[in-house]
Amino acid sequence: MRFSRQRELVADIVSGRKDHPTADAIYLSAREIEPNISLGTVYRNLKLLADEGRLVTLETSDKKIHYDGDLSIHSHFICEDCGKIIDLFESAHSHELLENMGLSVSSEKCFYYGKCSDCKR
Amino acid sequence: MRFSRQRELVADIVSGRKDHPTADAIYLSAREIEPNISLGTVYRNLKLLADEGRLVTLETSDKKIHYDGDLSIHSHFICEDCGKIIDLFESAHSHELLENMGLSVSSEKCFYYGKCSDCKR
DNA sequence: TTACGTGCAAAATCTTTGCCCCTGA
DNA sequence: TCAGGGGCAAAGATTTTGCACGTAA
Repeated sequence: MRFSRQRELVADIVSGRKDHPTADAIYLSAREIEPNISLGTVYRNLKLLADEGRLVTLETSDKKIHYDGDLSIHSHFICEDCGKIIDLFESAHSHELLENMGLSVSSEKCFYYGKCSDCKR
Repeated sequence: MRFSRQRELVADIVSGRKDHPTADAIYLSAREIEPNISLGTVYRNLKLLADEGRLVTLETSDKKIHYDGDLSIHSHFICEDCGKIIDLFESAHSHELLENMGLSVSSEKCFYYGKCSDCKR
């Protein structure tokens, strides 16, 4: 794959953020640096980067795909009130059971839903 | 909420199936019994049933929402080759850790990705 | 040079919604 | 009766794609 300024920009934005932006949010950030970048290019590159394993997609519950540049194995907590996504590094699960069932696991996506401490008040 | 023939049909289809159909698949099934049912009605009722907790939505990776009528706590394995969704009843996770962080958990959705035993051959 | 990438806009998908008629209670 | 529900089609929202031009190698 050839180098492209736009693709690196998209990759940098996703990996530089601690939230879990949608394509549109990434597009808006990208336009601040590269005003002519198009939404199509952002989508194209997000898909390419996901295929290459340079970022992870999160399908939450809101119909939009969120992108996560943190490649470490972690889960997510999604607040049902404010929609905030919180990273959870504490819970890692055993894949042994699945391997014993003949399933080879390459990745996992775990979401927990509920209320965050802010919204509980 | 008033009784409706269409809503019960949608509910029956989802809970009667062991796969995890999309709205469109449910619509096609529904039309075999209720030929005049509309896609809008299917969507409306799926959303109502999800709100009522009579079914669960699965946001996998394919942009379409899948519906699961099995309300027991279980995870899903998604084959990256054939797209098959396999129920995993074996792995239940502890929520204690999250509660200790001030997060109240009301539900979870865990997906494992990899190759199923058929596709490994 | 030239195959890959981009910008732009149109198209494709999936889902929601408005409106008017129908129906369960 | 009459408020909630359905059918239909149009609208929304998000994502993908075709095409002509630009650019990295």
